[in-house]
Amino acid sequence: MPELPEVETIRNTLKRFVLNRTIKNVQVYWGKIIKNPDDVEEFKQLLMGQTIHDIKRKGKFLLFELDDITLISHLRMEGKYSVHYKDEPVKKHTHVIFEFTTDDELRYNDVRKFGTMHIVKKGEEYTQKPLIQLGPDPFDKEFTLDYFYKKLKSTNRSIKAVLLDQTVVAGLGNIYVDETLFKSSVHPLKKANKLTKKEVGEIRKQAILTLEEAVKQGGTTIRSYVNSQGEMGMFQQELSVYGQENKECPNCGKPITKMKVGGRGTHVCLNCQKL
DNA sequence: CACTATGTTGGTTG
DNA sequence: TCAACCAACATAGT
Repeated sequence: MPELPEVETIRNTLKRFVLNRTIKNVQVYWGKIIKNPDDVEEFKQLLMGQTIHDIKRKGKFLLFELDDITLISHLRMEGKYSVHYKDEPVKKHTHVIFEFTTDDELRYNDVRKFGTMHIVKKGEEYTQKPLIQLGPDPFDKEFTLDYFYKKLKSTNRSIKAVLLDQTVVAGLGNIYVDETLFKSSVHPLKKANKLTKKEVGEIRKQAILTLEEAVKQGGTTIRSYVNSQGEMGMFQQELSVYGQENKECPNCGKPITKMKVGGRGTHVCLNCQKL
């Protein structure tokens, strides 16, 4: 499901409900979501008594900052967080519940069970899995044009594959890569090391602009994404190519083509994005 | 009913 | 080094 704008929206909506809440107990109904520690009982023990002081985000990861540990959560395709009173019925596909000392609790719901949770010691977030290899967030200072250009120069993979590579830049997924490449007038199969510095600058700029606008709109709801208050995003109304197969290109009016690139559905205007 | 696709990513293979 | 394929899993669409 979510890419950077959706995760950021979840972070913002969730913060209103869980900051300063203390975890009294944890229920885990699908243990495979817990990756570290590998023992689910240990996972629960580490969390009990901890207070949520802040929620941060890097790329598509949420970081729940607790007293002396950080819970790092990835939603993969369908993960969702929401806060409920304890007497509200638990929905199907709810796999982890963080009970607070108050009368409410944080629930993690994930239809496809692909999501992951890691606990790491405070201060060691970036020196081990799952964040150790993660590239800069597009909104971070380190995501400079120099950095990005050097990275692209060093590989002859397709630009789409590189933009999806979270070790290069963290947060873009299938929707926003297609949108970014369209707005930059770059074909997704173009080799990264064949791009001019000007083109790389345009891709970087359009990526940041697109993500910023999508955050403003509360993300993109194609199928199932909703924020932590159950609200849909609005950015789907702004999509130029993603999901627009056979519709008119907003630039030139020619039909949008859907193709496969690196196994992913890929949307392009072949008139505006030449190889 | 069979088959495909889905907002992700990690592992294997050639 | 990289593309291709598969795996994890459930559901919706054709």
